[in-house]
Amino acid sequence: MLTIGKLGIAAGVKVPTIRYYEQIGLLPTPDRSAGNQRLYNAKAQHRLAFIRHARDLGFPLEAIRDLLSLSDTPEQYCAAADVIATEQLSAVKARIARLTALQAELERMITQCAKGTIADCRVIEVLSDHELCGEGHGARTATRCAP
Amino acid sequence: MLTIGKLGIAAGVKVPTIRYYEQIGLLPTPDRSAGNQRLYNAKAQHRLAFIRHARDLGFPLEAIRDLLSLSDTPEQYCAAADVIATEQLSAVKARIARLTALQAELERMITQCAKGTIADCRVIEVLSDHELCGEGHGARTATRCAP
DNA sequence: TCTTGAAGCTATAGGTACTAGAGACATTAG
DNA sequence: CTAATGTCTCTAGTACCTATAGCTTCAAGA
Ligand SMILES: [Zn+2]
Ligand SMILES: [Zn+2]
Ligand SMILES: [Zn+2]
Ligand SMILES: [Zn+2]
Repeated sequence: MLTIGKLGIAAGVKVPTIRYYEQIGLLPTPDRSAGNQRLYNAKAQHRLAFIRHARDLGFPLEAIRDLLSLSDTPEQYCAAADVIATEQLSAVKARIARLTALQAELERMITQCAKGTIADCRVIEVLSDHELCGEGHGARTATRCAP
Repeated sequence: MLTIGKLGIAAGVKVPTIRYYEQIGLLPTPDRSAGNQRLYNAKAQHRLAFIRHARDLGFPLEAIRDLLSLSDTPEQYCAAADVIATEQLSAVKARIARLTALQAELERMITQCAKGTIADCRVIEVLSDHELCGEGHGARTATRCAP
């Protein structure tokens, strides 16, 4: 049986985070020592490691909640788990696409700056007027004002 | 002079967001009509468009605050603005790198799944044990438990 | 002119995933 | 035994909004 601090070290999770996971019901309420301190068994350690790993892979806590309940029913088909992972992959891909567009815009504005005064700074200029952007990132509507 | 709704449409920003920006001091307090409704001039519209565009490029609000105050002093050197943009570029690059690693891991675990039961699902298996991952994403500490 | 519906007002609370701090109790090493 | 560290509960804060409730104001049609 581990105290919360040891468990945190073992799983690479900070102590308040463990208590938070317990609070939101992601970890079951553990046994307590005579002095009211939390004591964790190997099962809890596995569960926390699972959560931690899924968080490292970017899964949101709600998805992790679903994955955990799936992993508690090993005889079921795994399609639901694969759906969650596939959705996460889509989300990651979408974020990469968006960030790559942003990267291009940022690089362009930075390299075009002549390093003079604010009045001539290409960074400020482009931020003031999306028309100066390449077609990369999606401003949901026009940010250009009437001249 | 525009009401808040028209301004929101013109700049592509939702009405509560405009009020929020005012609340945190990113937009100045506008004039009010006789009936206490906010009225915006072209200057405010430009400022909001600037904020919106910078948000679209992923700048955090604090960085935008700095960029706005820089753009109000056009005779200064633009080095500070370029630093902010360069930092943002670095942040974007770092996120892309991390997400790309996650993408690889997710793709691997999904394609390796045999579409059977949870007990054999590669997705659940890999989440349970970071050792099954490629060296891609960084788990900050071991998530593997003693057997 | 009256009415109705949309738009605006304030204030508060919620969402995500934690993190930090205060003040009190428990455990452990020397 | 004492001092240092660990743990307890509770609250509040981070970033960036979004949603709701209950009210007032405005613009247009009958
Ligand atoms: Zn510049
Ligand atoms: Zn743009
Ligand atoms: Zn599977
Ligand atoms: Zn891993």
